[in-house]
Amino acid sequence: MAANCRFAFAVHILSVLALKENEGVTSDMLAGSVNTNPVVIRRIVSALQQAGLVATAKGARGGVKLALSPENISLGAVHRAMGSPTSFAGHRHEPNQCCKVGRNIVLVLNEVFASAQAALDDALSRRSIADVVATISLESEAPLRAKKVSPRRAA
Amino acid sequence: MAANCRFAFAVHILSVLALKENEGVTSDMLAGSVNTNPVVIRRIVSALQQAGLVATAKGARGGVKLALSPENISLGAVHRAMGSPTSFAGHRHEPNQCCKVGRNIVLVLNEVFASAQAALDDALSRRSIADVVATISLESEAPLRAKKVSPRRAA
DNA sequence: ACATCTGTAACCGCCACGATTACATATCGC
DNA sequence: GCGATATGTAATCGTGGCGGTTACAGATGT
Repeated sequence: MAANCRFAFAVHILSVLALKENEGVTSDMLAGSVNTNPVVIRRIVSALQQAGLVATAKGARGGVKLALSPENISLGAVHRAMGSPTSFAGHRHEPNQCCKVGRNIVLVLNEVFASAQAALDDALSRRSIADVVATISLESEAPLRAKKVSPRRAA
Repeated sequence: MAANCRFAFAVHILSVLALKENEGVTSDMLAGSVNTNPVVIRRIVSALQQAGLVATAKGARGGVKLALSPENISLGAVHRAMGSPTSFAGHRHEPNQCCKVGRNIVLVLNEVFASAQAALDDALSRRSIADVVATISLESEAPLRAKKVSPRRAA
């Protein structure tokens, strides 16, 4: 199944920001587009800010802006900023140390997890927010072919 | 963070089976090695069986065996068998359709998710249960360097 | 028959996460 | 300064998924 939708929200947020350059966008506006609560947005924005991807301004006329140009924000960086380091979980209880497999499986799995995670990060890093925005703009002109957007989480 | 540890358990189970060739191993034995409940094992074994990776025999003297040779069981196949198709989750509520980003982000994200997932699958598919078992056997001979196996889920 | 073992359904408890409320803090315009 | 506007965060709630457990039905070898 899945982990969380913070990565999806983050990409959404950054795409909106990329389209509204230099304008401070409030968390209320972003919440309206994402269709969630402003606080959820702020939590994600906070993480993106710590990663140096966005800048925020407090007070009236404040809001959120991109800190980098869209081409320089890779989806890998976004994913890392969301603190979703692992797609896997290991043994909850320590395996039976009397068994040869139990003694060694954890180390082997850690290595497997790490390499798989690196591959995933690589794949994400091959795209930037600019790419995402470009695709969005394209599809926006040629009104979408896929009418019924099938629910992602079918089974 | 993480999803579930079924993949880890599955690799563990298959490794044990690979080391005990042709002997029917019961879910009780496997549960002893993994250190969990036999029913948890059976649930995973059931999925592995549907994927054609293992064969089970009911009744007395029954148990689980590998259906393929360890070299022919890739970790990608194991991962797929566990039904962990996505490391990501999309929007819970439909985004605001009045916003250009909201209208199109889901399709874009689906494509991103799919390619990242494919990369992860590729990475996993580069290894087989035979590789895992070989590593386990190696480390078993030269008693492990890493004394304190640090808890995987530190934070 | 009986013991053994898989296959499931049902339920519990835990934990992570999104959603929400509430409030402190900072900034701009008047 | 004052009030309106926004971020920043703590606290809490509800839900869902998952591992763990019990219980029991069904199959199989001796």
